[in-house]
Amino acid sequence: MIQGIALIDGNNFYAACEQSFNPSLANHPVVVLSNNDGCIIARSPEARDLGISMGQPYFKIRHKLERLGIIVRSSNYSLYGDISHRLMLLLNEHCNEVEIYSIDEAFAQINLSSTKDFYPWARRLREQAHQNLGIPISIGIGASKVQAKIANHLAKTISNHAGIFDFRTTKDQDWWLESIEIENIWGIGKKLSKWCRERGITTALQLRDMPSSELHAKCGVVGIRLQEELKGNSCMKLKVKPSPKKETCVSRSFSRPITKIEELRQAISTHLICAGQKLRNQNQLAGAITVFTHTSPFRQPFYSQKATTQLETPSNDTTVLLTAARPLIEKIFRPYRLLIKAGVKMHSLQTSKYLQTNLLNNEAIEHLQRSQRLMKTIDRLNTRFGKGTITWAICRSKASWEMRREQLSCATTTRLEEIPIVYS
DNA sequence: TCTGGGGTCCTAGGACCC
DNA sequence: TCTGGGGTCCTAGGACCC
Repeated sequence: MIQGIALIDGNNFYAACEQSFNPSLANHPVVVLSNNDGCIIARSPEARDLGISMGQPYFKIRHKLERLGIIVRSSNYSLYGDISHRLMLLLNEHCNEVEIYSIDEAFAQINLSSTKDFYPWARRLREQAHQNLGIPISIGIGASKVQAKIANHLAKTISNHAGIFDFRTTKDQDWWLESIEIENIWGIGKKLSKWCRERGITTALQLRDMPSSELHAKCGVVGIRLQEELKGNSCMKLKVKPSPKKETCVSRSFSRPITKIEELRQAISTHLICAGQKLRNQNQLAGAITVFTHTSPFRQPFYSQKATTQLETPSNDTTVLLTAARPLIEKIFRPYRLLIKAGVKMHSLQTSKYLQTNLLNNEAIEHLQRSQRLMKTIDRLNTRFGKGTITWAICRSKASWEMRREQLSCATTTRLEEIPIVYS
């Protein structure tokens, strides 16, 4: 049995999703904006070739985009999530084990019995993704996750490799490692790459061969693991079964700064309602809630405040969450502050499968069961008829601070009313 | 005017215990 | 001058990821 670890991802995933479901965008420069139409988070190769880089604030380059005829889209996570799900199903058919790492990325264990050559397998998978989903993917293969990541990077950057790179079988691994800049290594961020460069470590090869004691002193076991993985000694296991979340957060920037407590109340309540549904989908209860808000970090004076409360009994009942959070909102609010963002964080999460009811009396148990039925019904109605069909009175009016999504594409694959109609 | 959102892991340090 | 030793648990903060 010949084994390898693959890192498979969608190229420029969000932009590719937009292009896949709107043929008129094919081969056109497209960019996708973050929530609130804040900054660029994805761009098609055509947009990249026009000099548009990631992370740029939209308001700063709006005119440039218009001038260059670049098509702009607000992020449409229901569309991307659905296409991601289909991609992962395809990977499951082609791989022995799959770890979903992010919306557009997965690690996979590949075991082939008959051949050392993984390229035919990878080419087939690429073709299928393109044919079934219209999404270009890149495949990197290595003996460890870090090697697979590096191989994936090479698959994208070496033009004659057609999106596939097998690091295990390549001749002269050292030569390829030397071509990888320190910043492009998975696990080396801004701080660590600066630290490395100050010591003359500028490539993946140098990182692999530097004294491990030095690395350990700086970044502990994380650094040692990274170095071992670079050598091809796999020490990061594939996480096939997703582990339960330790915390869940819902937050949004406002489309304009807010200063009134009623607005903050409505915003935080909206996020809590969303968080409650998330918890129920995850079969989890929250033991504690934190609410937070802050002003723009780009403006002085900066104001930021948070407040936390423990729940008497862990819960995922939206009414309980709203009641518990209400006094916290008063605590974090200050008048005359231009608040640009607010959110909620649910922590001390635990499974809802074994809700401890033995300490409660009959009346309390009955109340609990009633509220669970109510939540289930609300979730079902909202899933079937659209988000917000049933909600709490505090969200009844459309808020003027709701996030901007001015260039939103349709929910092509997830809402019946928005399925494209093709005339022949 | 305008700058995203949601996570994980690890470590250091404090509180507390015997 | 001089003040034990060893452990657990929790939290905050740093660093990283997409």
